[in-house]
Amino acid sequence: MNDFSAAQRSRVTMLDVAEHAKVSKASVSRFIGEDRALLSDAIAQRIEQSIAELGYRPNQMARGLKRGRTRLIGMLVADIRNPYSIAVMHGVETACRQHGYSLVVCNTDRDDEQERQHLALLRSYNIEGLIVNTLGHHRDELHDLHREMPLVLVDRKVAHLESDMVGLDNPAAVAMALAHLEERGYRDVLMVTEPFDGTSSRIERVSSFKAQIEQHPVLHGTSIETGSELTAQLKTFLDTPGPGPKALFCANGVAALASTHALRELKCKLFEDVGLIALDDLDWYPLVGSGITALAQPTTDIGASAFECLLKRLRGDDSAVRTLDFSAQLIVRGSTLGDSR
Amino acid sequence: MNDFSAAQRSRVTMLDVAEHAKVSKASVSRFIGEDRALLSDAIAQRIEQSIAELGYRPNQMARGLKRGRTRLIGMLVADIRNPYSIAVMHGVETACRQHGYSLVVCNTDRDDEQERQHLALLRSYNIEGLIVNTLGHHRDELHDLHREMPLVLVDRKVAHLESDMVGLDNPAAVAMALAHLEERGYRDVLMVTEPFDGTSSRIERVSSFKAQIEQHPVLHGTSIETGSELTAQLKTFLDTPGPGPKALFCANGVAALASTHALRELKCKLFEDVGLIALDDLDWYPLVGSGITALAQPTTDIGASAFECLLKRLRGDDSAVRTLDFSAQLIVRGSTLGDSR
DNA sequence: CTGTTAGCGCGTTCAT
DNA sequence: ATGAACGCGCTAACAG
Repeated sequence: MNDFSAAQRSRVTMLDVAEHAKVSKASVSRFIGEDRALLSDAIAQRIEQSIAELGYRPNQMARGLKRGRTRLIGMLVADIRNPYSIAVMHGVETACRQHGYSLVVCNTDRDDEQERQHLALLRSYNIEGLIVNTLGHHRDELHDLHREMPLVLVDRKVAHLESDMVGLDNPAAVAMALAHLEERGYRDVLMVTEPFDGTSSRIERVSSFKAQIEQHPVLHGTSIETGSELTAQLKTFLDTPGPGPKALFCANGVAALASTHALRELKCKLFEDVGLIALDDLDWYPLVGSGITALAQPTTDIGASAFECLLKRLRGDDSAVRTLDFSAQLIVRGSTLGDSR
Repeated sequence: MNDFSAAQRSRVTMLDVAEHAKVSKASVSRFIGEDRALLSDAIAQRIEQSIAELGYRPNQMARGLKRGRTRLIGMLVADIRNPYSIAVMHGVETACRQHGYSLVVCNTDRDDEQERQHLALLRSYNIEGLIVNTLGHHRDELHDLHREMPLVLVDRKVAHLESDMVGLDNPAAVAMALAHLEERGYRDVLMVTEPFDGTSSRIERVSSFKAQIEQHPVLHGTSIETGSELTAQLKTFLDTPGPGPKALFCANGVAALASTHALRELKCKLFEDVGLIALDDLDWYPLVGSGITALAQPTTDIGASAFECLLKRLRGDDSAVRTLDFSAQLIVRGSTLGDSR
């Protein structure tokens, strides 16, 4: 009854339709594909009828094999549990579907070996394009793949890989954050970032921070990484006298989560003892303390743009590689009331 | 240079390897597949060498076409931005990879039409099995699909669909929640759930709640749905005198988010004015007010089990359909300090 | 407009 | 133990 292990699933094929409609396979193929216009109404109708009656569905595997076009896009994600990645992925998937593509998502769990396996896998399924949101080690494999198909980097650069990129305008986002903090009267800013593992956006944010702090004479700035020492480091920061009111600047949602945790451990009053502004805008930001001020990323647009980059290349666009930088949007909440409190 | 639009990507094929190793395609095929044992060491080595030199990767499309086995599992997700779905999906994906399968994820955004499209799509790609975490309307299509391949339902039942199911033991979870609330001195419980859209787990939780409240003479219980009226309804609940201390019981993470939002709008002190226990355990629960008490679901296990159900069926298991109910785990935080406060 | 033919890359009988 | 030949389901020439 239930023998799914049998290799041959007996599905209705193009030949079945052709015979049922008393036409050739070619005609059915034409009906399925782009050249339906070439068919006489009489035949077209017979085919349509047969397809409906038999419940025929073209086999994409076979189509892909023949045409070299699978309508499949691959996406390599470093951490599928990161809300940012999910949001971007959602944008990508929506754009894909709108253009008749499907998305194969591969989560690497930040593991290089898994990245390698997934790359091989995606290749073996003849995907037409690749969206990369991982560290992009395995330079060679990526290069090889990039010879065969278009590739776009999301939220990170990969050295020596000439491809389109889409992400956030990090210097501008940092500038927005610092301007806001300064305006609200904060003077001593600590940037909290996840550890440097090579993620370019992380590096960009911290280096922008350091560079811009130099330009803001009234601001004092330092930076630390999340980890087991975080609570202790925050304590040091809070206990050390500085030039004025203190605030944290979390470089992404994960850092914001960790920092808030640590502040609670230190029994800080959120956010009277210390201000906080965080990149990304997660749904729980409004719920913590007096609410966390955010720099929201336009994740849907970022995802959609990533796909559109691929699509352009697939359609033959051969122009120079582009970098798309989106702007963050400031959403003020209670965590940066500062002086005006 | 960059002509990705060309249909034929010139990849190295089995024939290339065969010629390079001066053997027949059949031998290469045997080397790739299960019957490597049938090859002489000499030939096996020549083939291995050639494969490495040429960087050959078997084409999964072609393999799937021939054998009817694509090593692809499909997963239909109602809402990819729901943390529960993500967590389960992560469990599924991990299990898939461990067994050489890949996962094609289709997000329906709670839209029936998208569910239909995705079903057709997955079918056209010859997936071997399907994991369903949507409303499962389109009964007919699901039935058709279920004739062709094994299918497992996650966190929801679908009427008249005889298939394996894996999810939470909802009555037991509700019992844990009520026992905990009673023990902590709460007497007036309001269950908050997302609107009834047919999701069976939602219905189960509420009906279990109502049934069990009857058995707890000391507890008073009512239930409401999230929506634009939520804040007003909560206010009514809080303002109406009851048999004793009040607490909310949120049926999942989304309801917890909405409820906490509403409580803040009402200027409630979290959680002195009202207790709160929520199903699911999201990473921000500890950060809100005094921390939200949770009933965590073993999402990784649920995902892995879902895949293993499929695998068993794929391997020919023809026994009666099973229902796997996992147990929730109580994680006590500040939101249910109750009397002991 | 329509049918015939020849593969796409691979697995699987058959022989040998 | 190995190779030749056929076909999976479909598209793309080429004829007619």
